[in-house]
Amino acid sequence: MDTPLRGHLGFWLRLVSNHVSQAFAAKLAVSDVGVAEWAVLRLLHEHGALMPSRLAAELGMTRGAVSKLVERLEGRALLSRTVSASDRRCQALALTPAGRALVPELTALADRNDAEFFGALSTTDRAAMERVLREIARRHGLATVPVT
Amino acid sequence: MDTPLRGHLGFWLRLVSNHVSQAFAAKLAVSDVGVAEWAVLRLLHEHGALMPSRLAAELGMTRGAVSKLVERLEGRALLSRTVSASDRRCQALALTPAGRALVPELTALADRNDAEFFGALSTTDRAAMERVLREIARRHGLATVPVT
DNA sequence: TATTGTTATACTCTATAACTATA
DNA sequence: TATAGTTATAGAGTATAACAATA
Repeated sequence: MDTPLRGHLGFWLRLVSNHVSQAFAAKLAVSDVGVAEWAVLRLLHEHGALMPSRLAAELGMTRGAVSKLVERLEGRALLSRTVSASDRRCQALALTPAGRALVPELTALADRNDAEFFGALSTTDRAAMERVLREIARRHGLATVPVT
Repeated sequence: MDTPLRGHLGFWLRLVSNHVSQAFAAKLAVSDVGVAEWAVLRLLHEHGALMPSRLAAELGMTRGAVSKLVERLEGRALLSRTVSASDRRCQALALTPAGRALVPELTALADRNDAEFFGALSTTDRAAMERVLREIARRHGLATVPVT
């Protein structure tokens, strides 16, 4: 038994996933946004407001890494921080109007990227793929948003 | 229309692929081997002998990056270099006996990693997944071995 | 004493591009 | 002048761990 490189399903998964991700990263880069930054903006859009520590948990990153991410996004006025009145160690992060305006544009890029790679698949194949991937994610308890 | 983060197939692909790759990298790390190094060893196993520039093309890396990779593998006596007699700029890289002995062990790790994540799938699902991924790779001309 | 967020440092990986040797 | 391989430098991205402020 000598499984070649291309005999592993993991090989094909990584090959395709890397290219899909790189293509998406290239689209985001036009707007000077990184993948991790996209995830932050999108999470704030979906959750309303979050603490940095909560973001770190969602993203599977350290608080230190999130701190820099947030600093940059605040510098671009895409999100704002509000120190909690009840516990002044905590912050509430929320999208600014500029951030709220940007998210749909970035979401459109994600839609376009998905269409570019998966649009030619049959509805059946696309559904089967999503079902299988969700099943693996559930079985292995994969919960954090991938940002690499 | 507002596609959520988890509404993109690319999200699930990256989520699963990242975890599969990280799990494999962790297995390789026990033998102090990186993913890129694994790819080099495996390519030499499959092709017999290759020039560094050919490896760079296969891996989608620069010659400089490959140079360091090869230097490290040579330092561990897993591969050897032979300068070509006809053109002394060129080298032939080949596995040493130690390298040849290591490859099956690493291949077993790859087999085990695949089984860990995809073993529970039905034969049909596994085949469909591989077919779809190969189809996307072919359609987009994806040829280099992913090492990240 | 525990927790939130920040910061200083270091590490890994890779690209860019200048360099040597050979053709 | 062109090519194979090497090396010096720099950059991106993130972790580790010490730190300040607050509870």
